[in-house]
Amino acid sequence: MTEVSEVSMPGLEIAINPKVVQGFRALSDPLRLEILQHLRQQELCVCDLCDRIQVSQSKLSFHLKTLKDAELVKSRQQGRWIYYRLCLSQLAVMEEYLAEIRQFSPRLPSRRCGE
Amino acid sequence: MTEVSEVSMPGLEIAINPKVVQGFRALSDPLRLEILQHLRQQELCVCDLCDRIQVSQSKLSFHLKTLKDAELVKSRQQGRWIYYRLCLSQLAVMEEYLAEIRQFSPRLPSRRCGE
DNA sequence: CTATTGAATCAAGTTTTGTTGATGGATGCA
DNA sequence: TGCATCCATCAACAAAACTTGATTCAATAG
Repeated sequence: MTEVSEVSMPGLEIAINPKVVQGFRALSDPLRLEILQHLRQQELCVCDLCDRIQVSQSKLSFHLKTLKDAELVKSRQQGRWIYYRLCLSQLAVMEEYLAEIRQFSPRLPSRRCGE
Repeated sequence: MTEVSEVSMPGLEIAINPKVVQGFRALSDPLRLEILQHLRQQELCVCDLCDRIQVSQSKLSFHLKTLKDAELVKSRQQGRWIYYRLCLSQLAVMEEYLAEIRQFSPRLPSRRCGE
């Protein structure tokens, strides 16, 4: 699961990390972003989220699984309830990936094609 | 295109911006991330990208369109060539969105369900 | 032990995305 | 003008993601 492919560049090797791809995929749905927004404040169980976001339990479970597989949220069980919370560290990883793309962009003089 | 829905939270209104969703979607593919990585260094035309990433022109155009629609890249024409470059400002917007999710996460005491 | 409740999972169908090869428009060169 | 090149787009197919309702499982309350 730690497989990482590299883009070969002179002096600038960049990893295309599958976990990051999976993370962006998980972030690319309005309902899932809404879930994350609700979890910013506090842990919530599925039935709480069902109430707040107006959506079926089955649908919610599907999207929570997507988020959990991407490690953007974690869960714990307490009695019959499963509480979900943000996983801040993985959110930071995603953020750093974006920062990295911007950061080393040196805006070289345009490449002139075909000469 | 500026439609924005809001998640109602006491004192913490958060926008679910369609452009951000589209951005994350565009970022959720290994080939597209590879394209972005190549563009970090300099503008490139499609034929350059075809050479560097070993992929068909048609496929590349498809993914470039996805990135362009999400405003993660821009393009300009020069003669027969179309040069693509990163759009740093939109990358910054994406990054800030992630920062925002983390930032105001106050880690309140767990909510106790059903009482 | 039985019934109830919270949540995951499954199967079937729908929608969205991605791939491939072919076509066509635009630009510039001879 | 005629031809080659760069690239976008299209149509047809394949694959992945999402939705819905039903079922199952685990935990607890009675």
